[in-house]
Amino acid sequence: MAVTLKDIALRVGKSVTTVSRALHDFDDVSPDTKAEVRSIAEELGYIPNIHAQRLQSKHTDTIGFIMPTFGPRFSDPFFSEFLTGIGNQAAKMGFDLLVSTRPPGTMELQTYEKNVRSPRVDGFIIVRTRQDDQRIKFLSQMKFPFVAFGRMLDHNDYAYVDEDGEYGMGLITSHLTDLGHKRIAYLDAPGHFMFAHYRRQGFLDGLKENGMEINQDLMVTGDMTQRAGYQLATDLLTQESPPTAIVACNDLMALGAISAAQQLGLTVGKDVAITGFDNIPLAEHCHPPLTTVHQPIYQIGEMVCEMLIKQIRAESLEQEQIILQPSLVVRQSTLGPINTL
Amino acid sequence: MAVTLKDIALRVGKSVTTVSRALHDFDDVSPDTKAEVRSIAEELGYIPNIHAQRLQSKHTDTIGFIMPTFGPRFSDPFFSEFLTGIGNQAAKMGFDLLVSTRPPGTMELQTYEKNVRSPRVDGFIIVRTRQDDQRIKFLSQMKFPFVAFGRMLDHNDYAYVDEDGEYGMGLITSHLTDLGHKRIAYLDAPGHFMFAHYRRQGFLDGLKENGMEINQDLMVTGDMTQRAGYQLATDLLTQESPPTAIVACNDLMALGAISAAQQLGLTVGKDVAITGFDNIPLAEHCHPPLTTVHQPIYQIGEMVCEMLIKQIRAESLEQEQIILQPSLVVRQSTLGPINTL
DNA sequence: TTGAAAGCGCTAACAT
DNA sequence: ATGTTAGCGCTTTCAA
Repeated sequence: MAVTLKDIALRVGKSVTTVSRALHDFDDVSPDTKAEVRSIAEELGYIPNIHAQRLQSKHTDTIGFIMPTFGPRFSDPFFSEFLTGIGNQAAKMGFDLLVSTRPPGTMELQTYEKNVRSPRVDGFIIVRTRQDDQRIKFLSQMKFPFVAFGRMLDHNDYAYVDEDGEYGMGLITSHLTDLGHKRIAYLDAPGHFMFAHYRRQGFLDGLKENGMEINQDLMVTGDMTQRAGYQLATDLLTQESPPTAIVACNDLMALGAISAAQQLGLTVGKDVAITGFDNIPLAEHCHPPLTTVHQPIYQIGEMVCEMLIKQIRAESLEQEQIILQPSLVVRQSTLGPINTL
Repeated sequence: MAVTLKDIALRVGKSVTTVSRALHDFDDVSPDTKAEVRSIAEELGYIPNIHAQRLQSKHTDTIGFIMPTFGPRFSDPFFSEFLTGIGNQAAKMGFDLLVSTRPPGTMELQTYEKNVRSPRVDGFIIVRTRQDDQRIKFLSQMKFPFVAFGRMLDHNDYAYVDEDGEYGMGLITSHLTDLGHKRIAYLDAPGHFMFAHYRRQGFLDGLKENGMEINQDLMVTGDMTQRAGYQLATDLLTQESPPTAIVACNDLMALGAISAAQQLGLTVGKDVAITGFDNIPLAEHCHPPLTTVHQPIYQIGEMVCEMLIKQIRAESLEQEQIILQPSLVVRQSTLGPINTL
């Protein structure tokens, strides 16, 4: 039922080989034959069988993206935006995108292995790098192409794009100390995430540079969800001497913290300042709008994807390492009073 | 470099065929040979070449999901949750997931066509059905397997799961009229979306049943984002006789509406009631928590995926059509006053 | 400028 | 219980 080269060859009265070469625009095929082959192919609606092509060519023209999900109610705006970036870029460059959803762990690594060995994909995009990232170690060791959004703690001899989280969080911290805040709480993410590591470092360094002490009681850790932000902030704000500012290491937790503060009757921006990191679309139209650090997630998705495909095509391990400088977006969550009506 | 059946055959001293059959546990292979083949395969780390298998078998063990995105800053919690559902289910049933990102339109349809003809996938999952859905028409006409999350206006002779949006929105409407609201605004989504169609119908019917008039001035349409909800609600609430309640056809717009109301100095739940639809994770931990209709998005993703794979495996077009009854989740956005501290 | 033949790795029909 | 042969649809030598 599907149209094959053979069908075209029969119609044109030439061999399968010639048809194949005509379609690939080889220059040892006569213009007439090319034209005829093309028109028949068009007429028949020929589309090459990719499995035959891939069996032959040893590459899949597919990139793999294994999403590190957390539980069923997984809903992180970061991922839809990032996915759209790599999806669009891959399509633009003629690549397919194979997606898996796996919580970090053993099964996740097995999925990488399976996809490498099958071989289902030509390369991987890795996100949310970890301190000792098994995914990166495995792929490096297999010499399998990949590009990561994020660095590792050591051995950064691979292609990556990363934001300067230290710098970004430094901007936030200075912004708050400039406003006169003395008791600043920090909503951290689990320590093995590299983004959390850099952002935390930026916060701690920022405090130091502005001559402030680090108060361990105000450093708490959550799972990056709004729910976690809500609960941690509730705890912080109901203690005997609550912080005057809460710095969350991502927007989702900041949003939760805002809700918590409001639930406690506080006016965010006036009674307590709250900041995020990422500048997800939600940050702009919440109330009050969230002061945060902007990261061009969609563009990073595109970049990472393009770098990967170039790496695959050149079949070289040309290293590219890019650190992006994020920018501060000041909004009303640190500026109140808000109700100016 | 990759291990093939031939490598194993050489080691075992049997033919490739025998090795293949041993690995597939055929019963015309001696137990001894089976054991030996398996242990060698294990030792060598054999993984079958899927392209060879697929070329042979005519199926891809892959399902396709073409995400209807809207612009680069696409970030709809619906999709990450739904994607996780289908991703996990597909993995559980041994299927791969091929994802594309395309705004609705001609290119989108071409992507379907390409994937059908290559053939890259064995079936598709379709979401956010449209009134006259070209995707469904195309796949039906090609007799290509698919399962949709959503119905069409006519010709619903295909497998789908859908929520009863009319019923769900009826629950919302009754809830608000029970609370005594007389001027209820409605934030609609573009008319061609079927989910918008049913929900709108549920709202209009609900008003009628509760003996209320429909006020066309209070019916406005947005693009389902928080930003749209924010702007529409701002317009509604600043007119001479503003509504006392705003019903949004999805949570994201409701969240925007809440921010707009608060920006205007109103207390949501007391001065104005606001409702959503979907019960995304964000709805629970915003402030005030959002009254909405719960849809088990993750589970629907799983269901739809399972139905598709069953349909593919049976190679029959066994029809299955499921309508889920959603439930009302009443929270403080319709109940205030909130600041009880 | 074109075609015949081989082979990618696998499965299946048909021997033996 | 095992091997031989053929073929999936394509690309790529090598000859003509």
